[in-house]
Amino acid sequence: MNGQDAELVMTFEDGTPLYLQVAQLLQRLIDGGTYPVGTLLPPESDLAQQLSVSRHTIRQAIGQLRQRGVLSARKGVGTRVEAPEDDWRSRFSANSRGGLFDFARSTELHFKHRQMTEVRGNLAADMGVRPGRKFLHLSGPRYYSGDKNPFCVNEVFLEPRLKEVVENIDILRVALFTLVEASTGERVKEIQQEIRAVHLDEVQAGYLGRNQGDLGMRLSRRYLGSGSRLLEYAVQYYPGDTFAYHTTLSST
Amino acid sequence: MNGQDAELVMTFEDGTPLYLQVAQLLQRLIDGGTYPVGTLLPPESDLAQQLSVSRHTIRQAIGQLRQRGVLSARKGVGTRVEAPEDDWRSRFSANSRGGLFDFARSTELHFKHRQMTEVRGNLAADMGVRPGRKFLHLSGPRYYSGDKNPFCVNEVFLEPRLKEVVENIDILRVALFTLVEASTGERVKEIQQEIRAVHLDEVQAGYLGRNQGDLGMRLSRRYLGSGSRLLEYAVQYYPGDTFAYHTTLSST
DNA sequence: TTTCAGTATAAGTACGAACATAAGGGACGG
DNA sequence: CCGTCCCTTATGTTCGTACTTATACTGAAA
Repeated sequence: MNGQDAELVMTFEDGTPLYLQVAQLLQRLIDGGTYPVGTLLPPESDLAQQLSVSRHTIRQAIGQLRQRGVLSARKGVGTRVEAPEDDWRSRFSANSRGGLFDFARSTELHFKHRQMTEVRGNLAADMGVRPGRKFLHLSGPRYYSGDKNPFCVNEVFLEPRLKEVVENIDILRVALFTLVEASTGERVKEIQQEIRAVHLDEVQAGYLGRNQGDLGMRLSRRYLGSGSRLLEYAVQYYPGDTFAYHTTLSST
Repeated sequence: MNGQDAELVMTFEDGTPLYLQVAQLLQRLIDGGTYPVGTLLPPESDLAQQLSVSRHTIRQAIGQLRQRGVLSARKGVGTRVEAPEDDWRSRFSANSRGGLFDFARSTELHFKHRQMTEVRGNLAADMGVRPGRKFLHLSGPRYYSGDKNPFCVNEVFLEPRLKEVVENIDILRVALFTLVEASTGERVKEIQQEIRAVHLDEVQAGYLGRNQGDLGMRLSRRYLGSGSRLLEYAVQYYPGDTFAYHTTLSST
């Protein structure tokens, strides 16, 4: 007879869908320790009753958290808490082995080109914006501080209104999105990252000391603000023979 | 009044859920050119009526194909075909244990080869074990449930003592490490994942419908038990032209 | 003590219905 | 000719209900 969980109340009834509100509530309860990692959530039907929503809505909410890897479900058993809120701000630098992703202090991005571009075709599709939209396009090699040869080639696309953020910057030693956040006051809510294999083009190969057509890895990131608004889009190219992307999934 | 689309009939009523059958049907119709890339699918309500299923089931089916990147939907407009025909664009997102679990359940791994091998050289180094150690080596293609063509080639290395875990299994529909956990009673504490770009060898290319030397992605995972003991090592090869590895880092 | 069958549980699947909301198009007036 | 408003369309959200199936537990039989 667990009569202790009386704090299950939905708050703020704004325009966000109910199932997202439920998902956020569950996330808060998980982070807050009400549902510790490794334990089972109450059954869907119980949650539905306690929150006065339909089981279908609960399932949608749980589906969200399952997609993010926070929950996992098994028929006949229940829904298990797999991970606390994934704290990407720490993982961002933590999943780098050899400091490949340590943007903050150990690398330098040298902007060699900057221009306004209309994005279209594949690029527009990758960015998730309408073809024809204008962006400020910056590009250049990235060095380990003090190194002579770059280990990575960068491309960055910024909204035109953020022009003055990078106006006077030729060498960047911090994560660009922190500057964007500081300038706009808008917080980056989500980063969507994509990794794929590519052939290096002539320019990239030149920077990286490889030959055109050699194996490479392309790592792109979409920085989204509130309302899935694209604030920044960045692409990095690495030589395929030396680069590997490492992640550790621990179950605590 | 388009009275031409009379070929919308569901076949084989086996144990697979209805919404997956619908998803496969839609995929076939897309590949077959009935719904060309770039065009809009008929409205959900029309599809539901034509197939004599509920709109809810149609939405589940469409949801599957949206997850794979085959379809995209916009409110008030419709559902658009995004992927080129006969390109089953594999999108794989897994940044958690639960993600791997769900991934394995919507796919099938067919074991084609199984043998004892002594690992050495690069492989031993990647696995993090002494060269010369013996492992049970299984390999084969992986399919989306119901698909004809594999989207991935798998290799699995297991400790010899876990032989009976896969003894009678030819088609695997769950995450292998859960079987290992169940058999040994030892919980997987950590999964170390590595992604790199490769050229496909002849066998891999054959399975994936590509040519030898084509661009590919290699995704390896080390499943560690307590005390950093290697329980399982798995490698997956994907075609580089259609495969992308996605991660979402959200801050809410 | 072990094994097996039955039962309870909880997620999965599938139906139906209704309303909300975004997009696009067309009518209408300026 | 152009912008505004409204209506239609199609997906999104939310409720309700019922049944299926995998899993675990329990209790009886061997």
